[in-house]
Amino acid sequence: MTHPTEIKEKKISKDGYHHGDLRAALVEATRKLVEEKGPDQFSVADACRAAGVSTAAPYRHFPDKHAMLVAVATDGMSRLADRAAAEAENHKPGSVDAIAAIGEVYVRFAMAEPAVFRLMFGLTNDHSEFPDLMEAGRRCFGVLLGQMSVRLGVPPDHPTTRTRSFALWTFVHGLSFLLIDEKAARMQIDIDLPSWLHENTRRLLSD
Amino acid sequence: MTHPTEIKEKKISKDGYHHGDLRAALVEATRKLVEEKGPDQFSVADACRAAGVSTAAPYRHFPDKHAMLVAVATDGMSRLADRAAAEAENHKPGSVDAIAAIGEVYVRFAMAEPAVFRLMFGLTNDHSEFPDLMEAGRRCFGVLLGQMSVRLGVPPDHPTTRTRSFALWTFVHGLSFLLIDEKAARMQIDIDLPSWLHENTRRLLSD
DNA sequence: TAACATATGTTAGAGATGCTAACTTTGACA
DNA sequence: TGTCAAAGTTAGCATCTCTAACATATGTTA
Repeated sequence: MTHPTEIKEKKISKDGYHHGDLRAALVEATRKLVEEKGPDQFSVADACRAAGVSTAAPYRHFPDKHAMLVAVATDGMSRLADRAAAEAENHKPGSVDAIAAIGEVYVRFAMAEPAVFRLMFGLTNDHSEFPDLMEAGRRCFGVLLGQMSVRLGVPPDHPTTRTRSFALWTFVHGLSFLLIDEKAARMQIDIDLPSWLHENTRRLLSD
Repeated sequence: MTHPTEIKEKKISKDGYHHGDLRAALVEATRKLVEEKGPDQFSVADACRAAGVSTAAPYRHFPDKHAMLVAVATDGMSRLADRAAAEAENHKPGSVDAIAAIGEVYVRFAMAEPAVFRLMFGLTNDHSEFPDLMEAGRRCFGVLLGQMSVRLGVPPDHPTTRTRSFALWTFVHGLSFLLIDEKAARMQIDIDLPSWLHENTRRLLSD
């Protein structure tokens, strides 16, 4: 998953001593459980029960519980980057439409998988130990940088490109959290997501 | 073996068996520990050790661990509301300055107490059992609504006031999280907080 | 094909945790 | 002064993370 080229062909022997692909099964179980009960309520033991293995089995594949959560976060970040890049293809490069659409992908991901989204950003520890997660994050931001670069007519790594892109990220990031935490509903905010996003994207892109 | 002939030294009026104000001491210990080690690493047992009581003592004051964290979150939200309201007094009502300044209070709170800030928004979605936290949250948003109401010339509870205010909240909320999660630094974003906030506040307030 | 090496399972258990039950101490007040 | 409720205590259960020692499957090599 993290290194597709390393995946080897493995026989799936369902009823044997060995599982077949326990690592993938555990990541999937973790993802489901985290989404069902929240990151805080997740336990390795639950994931083991879901995968039908003993509670010691995961430690053949992950150093600890945290690494299991990081795997889920990394997978989520990678999928988000893919979707953002794909969505950008559907719009005029550098347009408000394109940038707003990328933002909408971001927000919709958060709403569809709130717990995974929280993991993607809420795992407070030092992520430098998890280069795959960092790389996926960079790929995400890179999609936005590319659009902004076209719009401003300066290179993607130019400070201005980064700063202006960061404002957009900031906006959709905050919106995502306020929506999944139900602050919008609780404060009686009623918005139509696409048009509201477009409107504020336009404002943030103005001079 | 445990008889009252034990050492009974100075202290306040109530010492020895009874603590005096254990609830407040536990909230303070919880706040410190959460800030030191992160909300995930916090344990009731740690708080007990910090307060010098047995591990069963907290349950005379809180139904469970979660309630201890909610108490810290509520206190934080209340302090944030106070600061925002105080800051608003220093600026022309409804001005970009006023609204940007309130936003800066928000972001600086997040940077000063990142773990408490995370608790304030990251705890369970079902806050209906915690009316104090909800009330403090409403008071926070109310400060912004008041400014926006003056600016737009419509009542604070008008849908337009709420929606336009929500955009500002969204922005500072996202900025807070990206800063405390060190995404800005990692993506090589270098901003001067006051001017950058002012700049984007102005954009979000434009037509 | 037999034997070994390695990867990947297992069981058993240590140590920590959240929380409850039952008991003890303290201070307030009739 | 005697009683009671509040707020401590100890003891202990169920559960969790993670480790150690052991067991089995798989693949390589003689």
